[in-house]
Amino acid sequence: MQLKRADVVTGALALLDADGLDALTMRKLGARLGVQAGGIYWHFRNKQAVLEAVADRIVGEVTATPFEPGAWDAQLAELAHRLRRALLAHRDGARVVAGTYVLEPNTERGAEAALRIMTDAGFPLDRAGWVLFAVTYYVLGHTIEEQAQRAQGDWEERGKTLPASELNRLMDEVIKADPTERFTYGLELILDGVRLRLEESRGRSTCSEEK
Amino acid sequence: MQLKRADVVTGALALLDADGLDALTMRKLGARLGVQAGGIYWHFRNKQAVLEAVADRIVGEVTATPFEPGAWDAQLAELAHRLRRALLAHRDGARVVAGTYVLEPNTERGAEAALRIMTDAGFPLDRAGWVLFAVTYYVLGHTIEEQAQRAQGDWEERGKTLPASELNRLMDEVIKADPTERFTYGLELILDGVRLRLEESRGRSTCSEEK
DNA sequence: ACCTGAACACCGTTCAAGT
DNA sequence: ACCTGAACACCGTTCAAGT
Repeated sequence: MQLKRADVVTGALALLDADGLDALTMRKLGARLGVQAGGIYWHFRNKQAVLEAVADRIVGEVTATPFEPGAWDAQLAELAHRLRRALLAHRDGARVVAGTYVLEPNTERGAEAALRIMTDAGFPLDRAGWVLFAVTYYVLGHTIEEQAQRAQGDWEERGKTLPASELNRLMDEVIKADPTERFTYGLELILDGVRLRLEESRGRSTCSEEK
Repeated sequence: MQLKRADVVTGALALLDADGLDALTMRKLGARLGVQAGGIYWHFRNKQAVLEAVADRIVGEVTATPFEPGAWDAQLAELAHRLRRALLAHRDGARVVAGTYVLEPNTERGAEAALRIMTDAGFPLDRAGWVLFAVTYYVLGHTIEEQAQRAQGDWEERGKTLPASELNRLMDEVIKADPTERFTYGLELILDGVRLRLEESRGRSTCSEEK
């Protein structure tokens, strides 16, 4: 059976889940695929290209199931939550996606879906792009942090040697908090801003006067 | 003259600015410092520790000059802009800081400054922490993107082979837009959300009725 | 067309030994 | 205390040569 591009991606994803991004080498990937490391270069230009394909596979989950029709802000929130879950589904998923400037098909599909949501709601295309960027950065940053388990261990270690400062107490609380709740809080901050601007552009006051 | 920790950080930062993060190796750093690569390990546990110290040096600019007294939202915006400028001041600055979970002194100072701004404004400590996380993620994500010049070149190349889609036109506009303006737009989205929550917690309506 | 085998030019890290 | 010299166990990538 001949090696196909899709097989390489599947193998790389399995290796990623098993050992993490730092242990994902072309040599180990070759071994898993029953091939010399050099052989992979017939299918992919270089390691970066493999990682881009892996990133696109991960992001593909976001558009795998269709979106329920509904209000634009609910849809945008759903999109953000899907992206976070897709990243969390694979070890170091957020780092892989953040590290590759993805122009692959699945990522394009996701971006276009998000833009349609915004423009359908009456947002001008360029502002919709800026909103999409802001939301994406937030999701990536938050999820990278969630997957960096170092955080917890390091902080606990440090907390013992440090004086009981305000920052210290806060970090304890932030780490103990439910990550999904924390994620949703920040996402809602952004969505509030978008709602405000959308209402302004519709020529309404920021007071909700309708009933 | 003996090698000090601070010299290693200065050398690493110079190497970073000259050649970028990917070319920053312990061997090249040693050469620049007039020392064998192994010698660095007497001062730092490993390469990661060097990068953490570099990250803290970069972030130190944020608290280098005192904050003007003023409204909390203006101060928080100032903090975010300072962080972005500090990251942009060095090649791959955002990637370095994002890649190191920093618990170094300058970063702690910055975090505590930000928390004080929020709690002085009447925000509960735990929510202040969540807001700070959200803002930090946004700044890091946006600035990583700004520093990935790949974006521009790659997209222009791709744009020629792709059909003239809506996404295509948008990306052109987003790339051409002033980065500072784009950054400020997303930041204001978040700040709007924070303002809303602060007003609610003060028991006022979202309508500004004073005046 | 697709992959092997072997090489090239590197890495980070360790550690005896020097001073 | 501070650093050298040399080694160890790796890397990503290339490319003639095989099938």
